[in-house]
Amino acid sequence: MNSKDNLTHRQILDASEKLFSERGYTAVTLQDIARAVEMRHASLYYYAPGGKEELYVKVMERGFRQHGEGLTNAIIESGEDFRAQIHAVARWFATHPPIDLGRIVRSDLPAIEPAAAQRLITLSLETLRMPIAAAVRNAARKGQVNVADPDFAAMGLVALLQSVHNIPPMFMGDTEDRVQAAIASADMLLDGWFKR
Amino acid sequence: MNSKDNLTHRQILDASEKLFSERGYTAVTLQDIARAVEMRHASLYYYAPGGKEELYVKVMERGFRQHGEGLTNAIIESGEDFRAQIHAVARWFATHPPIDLGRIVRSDLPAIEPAAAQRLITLSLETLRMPIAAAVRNAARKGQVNVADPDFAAMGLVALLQSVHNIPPMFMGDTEDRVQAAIASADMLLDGWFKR
DNA sequence: ATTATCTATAGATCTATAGATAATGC
DNA sequence: ATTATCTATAGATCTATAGATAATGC
Repeated sequence: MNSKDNLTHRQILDASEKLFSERGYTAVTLQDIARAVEMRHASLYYYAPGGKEELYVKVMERGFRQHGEGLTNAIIESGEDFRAQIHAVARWFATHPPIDLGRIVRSDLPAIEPAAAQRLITLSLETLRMPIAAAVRNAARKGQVNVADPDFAAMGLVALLQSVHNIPPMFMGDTEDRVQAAIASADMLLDGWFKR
Repeated sequence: MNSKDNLTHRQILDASEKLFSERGYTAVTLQDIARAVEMRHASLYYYAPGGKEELYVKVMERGFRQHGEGLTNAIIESGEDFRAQIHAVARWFATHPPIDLGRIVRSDLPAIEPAAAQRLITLSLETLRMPIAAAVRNAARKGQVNVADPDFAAMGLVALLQSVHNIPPMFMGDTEDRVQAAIASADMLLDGWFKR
Protein backbone atom coordinates (compact mmCIF):
# COMPACT_ATOMS: atom_id res chain seq x y z
CA MET A 1 0.00 0.00 0.00
CA ASN A 2 2.56 2.59 -1.10
CA SER A 3 1.94 5.79 -3.04
CA LYS A 4 2.04 4.09 -6.45
CA ASP A 5 -0.61 1.71 -5.27
CA ASN A 6 -2.85 4.54 -4.14
CA LEU A 7 -2.38 6.47 -7.35
CA THR A 8 -3.24 3.49 -9.51
CA HIS A 9 -6.22 2.67 -7.35
CA ARG A 10 -7.53 6.18 -7.77
CA GLN A 11 -6.94 6.09 -11.53
CA ILE A 12 -8.92 2.87 -11.76
CA LEU A 13 -11.78 4.41 -9.81
CA ASP A 14 -11.66 7.59 -11.94
CA ALA A 15 -11.77 5.63 -15.19
CA SER A 16 -14.54 3.39 -13.85
CA GLU A 17 -16.55 6.41 -12.75
CA LYS A 18 -16.32 8.00 -16.17
CA LEU A 19 -17.32 4.82 -17.97
CA PHE A 20 -20.07 3.73 -15.58
CA SER A 21 -21.60 7.19 -15.41
CA GLU A 22 -21.69 7.44 -19.20
CA ARG A 23 -22.74 3.97 -20.30
CA GLY A 24 -24.11 2.28 -17.19
CA TYR A 25 -23.22 -0.91 -15.36
CA THR A 26 -23.96 -3.60 -17.92
CA ALA A 27 -22.56 -1.74 -20.92
CA VAL A 28 -19.12 -1.35 -19.32
CA THR A 29 -16.75 -4.31 -19.25
CA LEU A 30 -13.63 -4.83 -17.19
CA GLN A 31 -11.75 -4.72 -20.48
CA ASP A 32 -12.99 -1.18 -21.05
CA ILE A 33 -11.78 -0.07 -17.64
CA ALA A 34 -8.45 -1.89 -18.02
CA ARG A 35 -7.92 -0.30 -21.43
CA ALA A 36 -8.55 3.16 -19.96
CA VAL A 37 -5.82 2.68 -17.35
CA GLU A 38 -3.55 0.71 -19.69
CA MET A 39 -3.58 -2.54 -17.78
CA ARG A 40 -4.68 -6.12 -18.32
CA HIS A 41 -8.17 -6.58 -17.00
CA ALA A 42 -7.05 -9.40 -14.71
CA SER A 43 -4.89 -6.92 -12.80
CA LEU A 44 -7.99 -5.02 -11.74
CA TYR A 45 -8.78 -7.86 -9.36
CA TYR A 46 -5.68 -6.96 -7.39
CA TYR A 47 -7.34 -3.63 -6.50
CA ALA A 48 -10.93 -4.81 -6.48
CA PRO A 49 -11.21 -8.50 -5.58
CA GLY A 50 -14.98 -8.18 -5.88
CA GLY A 51 -14.60 -7.40 -9.57
CA LYS A 52 -16.91 -5.21 -11.60
CA GLU A 53 -19.62 -4.98 -8.97
CA GLU A 54 -17.17 -3.81 -6.29
CA LEU A 55 -15.83 -1.15 -8.66
CA TYR A 56 -19.33 0.03 -9.48
CA VAL A 57 -20.45 0.26 -5.88
CA LYS A 58 -17.21 1.97 -4.74
CA VAL A 59 -17.39 4.47 -7.56
CA MET A 60 -21.04 5.30 -7.07
CA GLU A 61 -20.56 5.72 -3.31
CA ARG A 62 -17.59 8.00 -3.85
CA GLY A 63 -19.46 9.93 -6.53
CA PHE A 64 -22.59 10.44 -4.45
CA ARG A 65 -20.52 11.62 -1.48
CA GLN A 66 -18.68 14.07 -3.70
CA HIS A 67 -21.97 15.38 -5.02
CA GLY A 68 -23.28 15.71 -1.48
CA GLU A 69 -20.25 17.73 -0.36
CA GLY A 70 -20.09 19.73 -3.58
CA LEU A 71 -23.76 20.65 -3.52
CA THR A 72 -23.69 21.57 0.15
CA ASN A 73 -20.62 23.78 -0.36
CA ALA A 74 -22.01 25.34 -3.53
CA ILE A 75 -25.18 26.29 -1.68
CA ILE A 76 -23.34 27.65 1.36
CA GLU A 77 -20.86 29.65 -0.71
CA SER A 78 -23.59 31.30 -2.75
CA GLY A 79 -24.91 33.19 0.27
CA GLU A 80 -28.42 33.76 1.52
CA ASP A 81 -30.24 34.41 -1.75
CA PHE A 82 -32.35 31.40 -2.70
CA ARG A 83 -32.13 31.98 -6.45
CA ALA A 84 -28.33 32.23 -6.20
CA GLN A 85 -28.31 28.98 -4.24
CA ILE A 86 -30.33 27.16 -6.92
CA HIS A 87 -28.14 28.64 -9.66
CA ALA A 88 -25.12 27.24 -7.83
CA VAL A 89 -26.82 23.83 -7.82
CA ALA A 90 -27.49 24.19 -11.56
CA ARG A 91 -23.85 25.07 -12.20
CA TRP A 92 -22.69 22.13 -10.13
CA PHE A 93 -24.71 19.59 -12.11
CA ALA A 94 -23.84 21.18 -15.47
CA THR A 95 -20.12 20.96 -14.75
CA HIS A 96 -20.13 17.35 -13.55
CA PRO A 97 -20.75 14.09 -15.41
CA PRO A 98 -24.44 13.25 -15.83
CA ILE A 99 -26.28 11.26 -13.19
CA ASP A 100 -28.91 9.16 -14.93
CA LEU A 101 -31.01 8.35 -11.90
CA GLY A 102 -33.56 6.57 -14.08
CA ARG A 103 -30.90 4.34 -15.55
CA ILE A 104 -29.27 3.78 -12.17
CA VAL A 105 -32.54 2.78 -10.53
CA ARG A 106 -34.08 0.71 -13.32
CA SER A 107 -31.05 -0.67 -15.12
CA ASP A 108 -27.86 -0.63 -13.03
CA LEU A 109 -29.14 -1.47 -9.55
CA PRO A 110 -31.27 -4.48 -10.53
CA ALA A 111 -28.04 -6.05 -11.81
CA ILE A 112 -26.14 -5.86 -8.50
CA GLU A 113 -26.59 -7.35 -5.04
CA PRO A 114 -29.88 -6.10 -3.52
CA ALA A 115 -28.31 -4.95 -0.24
CA ALA A 116 -25.75 -2.82 -2.07
CA ALA A 117 -28.46 -1.47 -4.35
CA GLN A 118 -30.53 -0.41 -1.35
CA ARG A 119 -27.51 1.33 0.22
CA LEU A 120 -26.87 3.27 -2.98
CA ILE A 121 -30.50 4.36 -3.27
CA THR A 122 -30.46 5.66 0.28
CA LEU A 123 -27.14 7.40 -0.30
CA SER A 124 -28.43 9.07 -3.46
CA LEU A 125 -31.32 10.56 -1.52
CA GLU A 126 -29.02 11.77 1.27
CA THR A 127 -26.47 13.35 -1.03
CA LEU A 128 -28.55 14.70 -3.92
CA ARG A 129 -31.98 15.35 -2.51
CA MET A 130 -31.19 16.42 1.03
CA PRO A 131 -28.99 19.49 0.45
CA ILE A 132 -31.38 20.89 -2.15
CA ALA A 133 -34.49 20.10 -0.11
CA ALA A 134 -32.89 21.87 2.88
CA ALA A 135 -32.34 25.01 0.81
CA VAL A 136 -35.95 24.86 -0.39
CA ARG A 137 -37.25 24.41 3.18
CA ASN A 138 -35.16 27.35 4.31
CA ALA A 139 -36.60 29.60 1.60
CA ALA A 140 -40.10 28.36 2.41
CA ARG A 141 -39.55 29.15 6.09
CA LYS A 142 -38.62 32.69 5.09
CA GLY A 143 -41.84 32.89 3.09
CA GLN A 144 -40.07 33.33 -0.25
CA VAL A 145 -41.31 30.21 -1.96
CA ASN A 146 -44.36 28.01 -1.89
CA VAL A 147 -43.44 24.35 -2.32
CA ALA A 148 -45.76 21.61 -1.07
CA ASP A 149 -43.18 18.80 -0.83
CA PRO A 150 -39.54 19.99 -0.77
CA ASP A 151 -38.14 16.45 -1.10
CA PHE A 152 -40.25 15.73 -4.14
CA ALA A 153 -39.47 19.16 -5.56
CA ALA A 154 -35.72 18.65 -5.07
CA MET A 155 -35.75 15.41 -7.05
CA GLY A 156 -37.72 17.13 -9.78
CA LEU A 157 -35.12 19.87 -9.99
CA VAL A 158 -32.33 17.30 -10.26
CA ALA A 159 -34.13 15.54 -13.12
CA LEU A 160 -34.78 18.82 -14.89
CA LEU A 161 -31.16 19.97 -14.53
CA GLN A 162 -29.82 16.63 -15.75
CA SER A 163 -31.73 17.10 -19.01
CA VAL A 164 -29.09 19.61 -20.17
CA HIS A 165 -26.78 16.60 -20.52
CA ASN A 166 -29.15 15.16 -23.12
CA ILE A 167 -28.48 18.03 -25.50
CA PRO A 168 -25.95 16.73 -28.06
CA PRO A 169 -22.51 18.42 -27.85
CA MET A 170 -23.22 19.59 -31.42
CA PHE A 171 -25.68 22.19 -30.11
CA MET A 172 -23.68 22.94 -27.00
CA GLY A 173 -20.44 24.81 -27.54
CA ASP A 174 -18.53 24.67 -24.30
CA THR A 175 -19.19 23.91 -20.67
CA GLU A 176 -20.33 27.45 -19.98
CA ASP A 177 -23.13 27.01 -22.55
CA ARG A 178 -24.29 24.01 -20.60
CA VAL A 179 -24.13 25.97 -17.36
CA GLN A 180 -26.29 28.71 -18.87
CA ALA A 181 -28.78 26.12 -20.13
CA ALA A 182 -28.96 24.59 -16.64
CA ILE A 183 -29.51 28.01 -15.05
CA ALA A 184 -32.25 28.76 -17.59
CA SER A 185 -33.88 25.43 -16.69
CA ALA A 186 -33.71 26.23 -13.00
CA ASP A 187 -35.26 29.65 -13.58
CA MET A 188 -38.18 28.06 -15.42
CA LEU A 189 -38.89 26.07 -12.28
CA LEU A 190 -38.35 29.01 -9.94
CA ASP A 191 -40.52 31.47 -11.83
CA GLY A 192 -42.95 29.22 -13.65
CA TRP A 193 -44.21 29.40 -17.21
CA PHE A 194 -47.38 31.34 -16.52
CA LYS A 195 -47.22 35.10 -16.71
CA ARG A 196 -47.42 36.97 -13.46
CA MET B 1 -47.61 -13.95 -42.90
CA ASN B 2 -50.91 -15.22 -41.49
CA SER B 3 -52.68 -13.98 -38.35
CA LYS B 4 -50.69 -16.20 -35.99
CA ASP B 5 -47.51 -14.80 -37.42
CA ASN B 6 -48.66 -11.23 -36.87
CA LEU B 7 -49.81 -11.92 -33.33
CA THR B 8 -46.51 -13.52 -32.36
CA HIS B 9 -44.57 -10.73 -34.00
CA ARG B 10 -46.51 -8.19 -31.99
CA GLN B 11 -46.01 -10.15 -28.78
CA ILE B 12 -42.27 -10.22 -29.41
CA LEU B 13 -42.23 -6.46 -29.96
CA ASP B 14 -44.36 -5.88 -26.86
CA ALA B 15 -42.08 -7.99 -24.67
CA SER B 16 -39.00 -6.36 -26.17
CA GLU B 17 -40.42 -2.91 -25.57
CA LYS B 18 -41.11 -3.65 -21.93
CA LEU B 19 -37.64 -5.09 -21.33
CA PHE B 20 -35.68 -2.52 -23.33
CA SER B 21 -37.54 0.41 -21.81
CA GLU B 22 -36.91 -0.90 -18.31
CA ARG B 23 -33.34 -2.14 -18.47
CA GLY B 24 -31.87 -0.66 -21.61
CA TYR B 25 -30.25 -2.18 -24.68
CA THR B 26 -27.16 -3.89 -23.26
CA ALA B 27 -28.83 -5.25 -20.14
CA VAL B 28 -31.46 -7.15 -22.13
CA THR B 29 -30.53 -10.42 -23.83
CA LEU B 30 -32.36 -12.32 -26.52
CA GLN B 31 -32.87 -15.02 -23.91
CA ASP B 32 -34.82 -12.55 -21.78
CA ILE B 33 -37.09 -11.65 -24.68
CA ALA B 34 -37.53 -15.29 -25.71
CA ARG B 35 -38.40 -16.27 -22.15
CA ALA B 36 -41.05 -13.54 -22.00
CA VAL B 37 -42.79 -14.90 -25.10
CA GLU B 38 -42.08 -18.55 -24.24
CA MET B 39 -39.89 -19.34 -27.18
CA ARG B 40 -36.32 -20.40 -27.86
CA HIS B 41 -34.20 -17.37 -28.47
CA ALA B 42 -33.09 -18.71 -31.86
CA SER B 43 -36.69 -18.48 -33.08
CA LEU B 44 -36.60 -14.72 -32.66
CA TYR B 45 -34.37 -14.53 -35.74
CA TYR B 46 -37.30 -15.77 -37.81
CA TYR B 47 -39.13 -12.54 -37.00
CA ALA B 48 -36.12 -10.27 -36.70
CA PRO B 49 -33.24 -11.46 -38.88
CA GLY B 50 -31.25 -8.45 -37.69
CA GLY B 51 -31.33 -9.82 -34.15
CA LYS B 52 -31.29 -7.73 -31.02
CA GLU B 53 -30.45 -4.46 -32.75
CA GLU B 54 -33.34 -4.80 -35.20
CA LEU B 55 -35.72 -5.51 -32.32
CA TYR B 56 -34.46 -2.50 -30.39
CA VAL B 57 -34.74 -0.11 -33.33
CA LYS B 58 -38.20 -1.41 -34.35
CA VAL B 59 -39.47 -1.18 -30.82
CA MET B 60 -38.13 2.30 -30.18
CA GLU B 61 -39.51 3.58 -33.48
CA ARG B 62 -42.91 2.12 -32.73
CA GLY B 63 -42.79 3.47 -29.17
CA PHE B 64 -41.83 6.98 -30.20
CA ARG B 65 -44.57 7.07 -32.83
CA GLN B 66 -47.12 5.91 -30.26
CA HIS B 67 -45.97 8.61 -27.88
CA GLY B 68 -46.21 11.18 -30.63
CA GLU B 69 -49.78 10.19 -31.49
CA GLY B 70 -50.79 9.75 -27.86
CA LEU B 71 -49.41 13.12 -26.78
CA THR B 72 -50.95 14.92 -29.73
CA ASN B 73 -54.35 13.33 -29.07
CA ALA B 74 -54.12 13.93 -25.32
CA ILE B 75 -53.43 17.61 -25.93
CA ILE B 76 -56.21 17.99 -28.51
CA GLU B 77 -58.78 16.16 -26.39
CA SER B 78 -58.07 18.30 -23.34
CA GLY B 79 -59.45 21.41 -25.01
CA GLU B 80 -58.16 24.94 -25.17
CA ASP B 81 -56.92 25.40 -21.59
CA PHE B 82 -53.12 25.27 -21.49
CA ARG B 83 -52.92 23.89 -17.96
CA ALA B 84 -55.35 21.11 -18.88
CA GLN B 85 -53.19 20.33 -21.92
CA ILE B 86 -50.05 20.00 -19.81
CA HIS B 87 -51.91 17.91 -17.24
CA ALA B 88 -52.91 15.58 -20.06
CA VAL B 89 -49.25 15.32 -21.05
CA ALA B 90 -48.36 14.55 -17.41
CA ARG B 91 -51.02 11.83 -17.26
CA TRP B 92 -49.81 10.35 -20.52
CA PHE B 93 -46.22 9.96 -19.31
CA ALA B 94 -47.27 8.71 -15.88
CA THR B 95 -49.39 5.94 -17.39
CA HIS B 96 -46.80 4.73 -19.88
CA PRO B 97 -43.47 2.95 -19.36
CA PRO B 98 -40.58 5.31 -18.51
CA ILE B 99 -38.51 6.87 -21.27
CA ASP B 100 -34.96 7.27 -19.98
CA LEU B 101 -33.74 9.71 -22.58
CA GLY B 102 -30.41 10.03 -20.78
CA ARG B 103 -29.88 6.30 -20.89
CA ILE B 104 -31.09 6.07 -24.46
CA VAL B 105 -28.74 8.81 -25.65
CA ARG B 106 -25.64 7.95 -23.64
CA SER B 107 -25.93 4.19 -23.19
CA ASP B 108 -28.25 2.53 -25.72
CA LEU B 109 -27.58 4.48 -28.90
CA PRO B 110 -23.76 4.34 -28.76
CA ALA B 111 -24.14 0.54 -28.87
CA ILE B 112 -26.06 0.43 -32.17
CA GLU B 113 -25.36 1.42 -35.75
CA PRO B 114 -24.76 5.21 -35.97
CA ALA B 115 -27.27 5.80 -38.79
CA ALA B 116 -30.04 4.08 -36.84
CA ALA B 117 -29.05 5.98 -33.71
CA GLN B 118 -29.33 9.29 -35.55
CA ARG B 119 -32.77 8.35 -36.90
CA LEU B 120 -34.01 7.52 -33.42
CA ILE B 121 -32.71 10.79 -31.97
CA THR B 122 -34.50 12.76 -34.66
CA LEU B 123 -37.67 10.74 -34.14
CA SER B 124 -37.58 11.33 -30.39
CA LEU B 125 -37.50 15.07 -30.94
CA GLU B 126 -40.36 14.91 -33.44
CA THR B 127 -42.59 12.76 -31.31
CA LEU B 128 -41.87 13.91 -27.76
CA ARG B 129 -40.71 17.48 -28.04
CA MET B 130 -42.73 18.75 -30.97
CA PRO B 131 -46.32 18.24 -29.72
CA ILE B 132 -45.49 19.76 -26.33
CA ALA B 133 -43.50 22.65 -27.79
CA ALA B 134 -46.44 23.38 -30.13
CA ALA B 135 -48.81 23.63 -27.15
CA VAL B 136 -46.36 25.94 -25.37
CA ARG B 137 -46.02 28.14 -28.47
CA ASN B 138 -49.78 28.32 -28.77
CA ALA B 139 -50.16 29.46 -25.16
CA ALA B 140 -47.33 31.96 -25.64
CA ARG B 141 -49.08 33.34 -28.73
CA LYS B 142 -52.19 33.87 -26.64
CA GLY B 143 -50.06 35.72 -24.12
CA GLN B 144 -50.72 33.23 -21.30
CA VAL B 145 -47.17 32.06 -20.74
CA ASN B 146 -43.69 33.46 -21.02
CA VAL B 147 -41.25 30.86 -22.27
CA ALA B 148 -38.02 31.88 -23.98
CA ASP B 149 -37.33 28.62 -25.83
CA PRO B 150 -40.37 26.32 -26.19
CA ASP B 151 -38.31 23.42 -27.57
CA PHE B 152 -35.90 23.55 -24.70
CA ALA B 153 -38.76 23.99 -22.24
CA ALA B 154 -40.61 20.98 -23.66
CA MET B 155 -37.61 18.68 -23.16
CA GLY B 156 -37.26 19.98 -19.61
CA LEU B 157 -40.88 19.15 -18.92
CA VAL B 158 -40.40 15.64 -20.26
CA ALA B 159 -37.37 15.11 -18.00
CA LEU B 160 -39.22 16.47 -15.00
CA LEU B 161 -42.28 14.29 -15.64
CA GLN B 162 -40.16 11.18 -16.13
CA SER B 163 -38.76 11.63 -12.63
CA VAL B 164 -42.01 10.27 -11.18
CA HIS B 165 -40.91 6.90 -12.51
CA ASN B 166 -37.84 7.07 -10.26
CA ILE B 167 -40.00 6.94 -7.14
CA PRO B 168 -39.88 3.32 -5.90
CA PRO B 169 -43.22 1.49 -6.15
CA MET B 170 -43.00 1.17 -2.35
CA PHE B 171 -43.91 4.86 -1.98
CA MET B 172 -46.29 4.86 -4.89
CA GLY B 173 -49.56 2.98 -4.35
CA ASP B 174 -51.22 2.68 -7.71
CA THR B 175 -50.98 4.26 -11.13
CA GLU B 176 -53.29 7.10 -10.11
CA ASP B 177 -50.77 8.12 -7.40
CA ARG B 178 -48.15 8.38 -10.08
CA VAL B 179 -50.47 10.45 -12.24
CA GLN B 180 -51.09 12.84 -9.36
CA ALA B 181 -47.34 13.12 -8.72
CA ALA B 182 -46.76 13.91 -12.40
CA ILE B 183 -49.48 16.57 -12.36
CA ALA B 184 -47.97 18.09 -9.22
CA SER B 185 -44.58 18.16 -10.98
CA ALA B 186 -46.09 19.85 -14.01
CA ASP B 187 -47.78 22.45 -11.82
CA MET B 188 -44.46 23.29 -10.19
CA LEU B 189 -43.13 24.15 -13.63
CA LEU B 190 -46.27 26.02 -14.69
CA ASP B 191 -46.58 28.16 -11.57
CA GLY B 192 -43.00 28.31 -10.33
CA TRP B 193 -41.68 28.00 -6.81
CA PHE B 194 -41.51 31.70 -6.00
CA LYS B 195 -44.52 33.26 -4.38
CA ARG B 196 -46.57 35.60 -6.53
C1' DA C 1 -45.00 -26.43 -50.06
C1' DT C 2 -44.83 -23.10 -46.70
C1' DT C 3 -44.60 -21.49 -42.12
C1' DA C 4 -43.17 -21.57 -37.48
C1' DT C 5 -40.48 -23.45 -34.19
C1' DC C 6 -36.86 -26.36 -32.25
C1' DT C 7 -32.05 -28.49 -31.29
C1' DA C 8 -27.33 -28.13 -31.72
C1' DT C 9 -23.40 -25.69 -32.17
C1' DA C 10 -19.78 -22.23 -33.64
C1' DG C 11 -17.48 -18.25 -32.37
C1' DA C 12 -17.00 -14.24 -29.61
C1' DT C 13 -16.98 -12.11 -25.23
C1' DC C 14 -16.93 -11.70 -20.26
C1' DT C 15 -15.93 -12.59 -15.48
C1' DA C 16 -12.92 -14.69 -12.52
C1' DT C 17 -8.96 -17.45 -10.84
C1' DA C 18 -4.29 -19.57 -10.67
C1' DG C 19 0.19 -19.20 -11.01
C1' DA C 20 4.44 -16.94 -13.16
C1' DT C 21 7.40 -12.94 -13.25
C1' DA C 22 9.33 -8.52 -12.75
C1' DA C 23 10.11 -4.60 -9.77
C1' DT C 24 10.75 -2.66 -5.19
C1' DG C 25 12.02 -2.40 -0.28
C1' DC C 26 14.48 -4.09 3.52
C1' DA D 1 9.87 -10.73 1.06
C1' DT D 2 6.37 -7.95 -0.70
C1' DT D 3 3.98 -5.61 -4.23
C1' DA D 4 2.22 -5.00 -8.73
C1' DT D 5 1.43 -6.78 -12.95
C1' DC D 6 1.21 -10.31 -16.54
C1' DT D 7 -0.10 -14.75 -19.17
C1' DA D 8 -3.05 -18.47 -19.58
C1' DT D 9 -7.18 -20.56 -19.02
C1' DA D 10 -11.73 -22.26 -17.12
C1' DG D 11 -16.48 -21.64 -17.19
C1' DA D 12 -20.45 -19.02 -18.26
C1' DT D 13 -23.05 -16.31 -21.41
C1' DC D 14 -24.41 -14.24 -25.71
C1' DT D 15 -25.25 -13.59 -30.55
C1' DA D 16 -25.96 -15.83 -34.66
C1' DT D 17 -26.43 -19.63 -38.03
C1' DA D 18 -27.50 -24.27 -39.94
C1' DG D 19 -30.35 -27.74 -40.39
C1' DA D 20 -34.19 -30.79 -38.48
C1' DT D 21 -39.05 -31.22 -37.53
C1' DA D 22 -43.75 -30.41 -36.71
C1' DA D 23 -47.91 -27.95 -38.08
C1' DT D 24 -50.67 -25.70 -41.61
C1' DG D 25 -52.52 -24.63 -46.19
C1' DC D 26 -53.37 -25.86 -50.77
